[in-house]
Amino acid sequence: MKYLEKLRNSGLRPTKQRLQICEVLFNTNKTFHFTINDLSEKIKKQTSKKISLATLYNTVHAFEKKGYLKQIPINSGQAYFDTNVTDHHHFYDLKEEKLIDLKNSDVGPINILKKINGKKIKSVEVLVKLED
Amino acid sequence: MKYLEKLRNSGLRPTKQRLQICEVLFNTNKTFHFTINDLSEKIKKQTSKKISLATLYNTVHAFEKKGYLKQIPINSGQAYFDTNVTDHHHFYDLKEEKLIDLKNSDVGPINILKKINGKKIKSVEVLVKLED
DNA sequence: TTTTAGTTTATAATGATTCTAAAAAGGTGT
DNA sequence: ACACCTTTTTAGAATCATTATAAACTAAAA
Ligand SMILES: [Mn+2]
Ligand SMILES: [Mn+2]
Ligand SMILES: [Zn+2]
Ligand SMILES: [Zn+2]
Repeated sequence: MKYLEKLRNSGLRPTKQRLQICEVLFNTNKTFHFTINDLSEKIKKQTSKKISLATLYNTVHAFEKKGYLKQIPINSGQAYFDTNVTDHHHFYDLKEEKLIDLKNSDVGPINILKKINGKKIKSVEVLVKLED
Repeated sequence: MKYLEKLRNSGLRPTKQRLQICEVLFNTNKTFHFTINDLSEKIKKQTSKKISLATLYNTVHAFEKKGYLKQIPINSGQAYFDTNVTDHHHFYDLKEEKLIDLKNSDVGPINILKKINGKKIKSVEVLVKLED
């Protein structure tokens, strides 16, 4: 299997549920943004076996910790996740409540000049809110 | 009173509660970041009269709509608000769960080159996550 | 196969936020 | 001051996303 090895190498047991979730999230050349609820709907469509919500949360968080997913900072009722884990920025369409990727070349380099003692930068993310 | 006129001009009735909230939020030359819970605690300390949680939510949202407050996009359990409504960016200290203002000169100009048909840019916000 | 630790699951619990509907208060006109 | 109307406040309930619980299950190790 395609993801069996990946999971094993990450110290995650390749369970049926995790493999199924990998299929939904990673078996495409396009990356995308999703909420837990989106993921739940996708899985319902693609398979007959249910995966519990708890497992979806557990797995998404496990994948996030391993760096296979990242969460996008946004203020919305739900958490938004991204299968594109490279450094990149986002438009957020306020009406549609949809995220749109920005290429780094669409934003240009960002240089943070201020330093905080004893802290290091983990990420630099730009969110561009869009209205009509 | 200091805020009476401001509220009236905004079409908001200057109630005791709103005036009290204005005191806590705006009667200082420093701006700051807060959650609804932070605000609730501050009010408990500064006065004997309680303001209900519902009123805090209502008022903060009313002030946000009028442009006296803004919400910072972040993924945390609570919503973070900012009394600094000028365009600026933030550090987010993941361990302390605290926001720190960045001056625009600490980030430099950001030019969004991509355009989305029929949409206009409402805000451009940079979030720099900090870890130890 | 037995054992062990990791995983899934239904369900309950939590916590932030929003809703409800009744009481209170502000504003206006008399 | 009073009556009238509208906005606001409030306690409490409801909602909704997320997390915790703890028992059943399963993958991997011994
Ligand atoms: Mn998470
Ligand atoms: Mn809001
Ligand atoms: Zn993205
Ligand atoms: Zn700020």
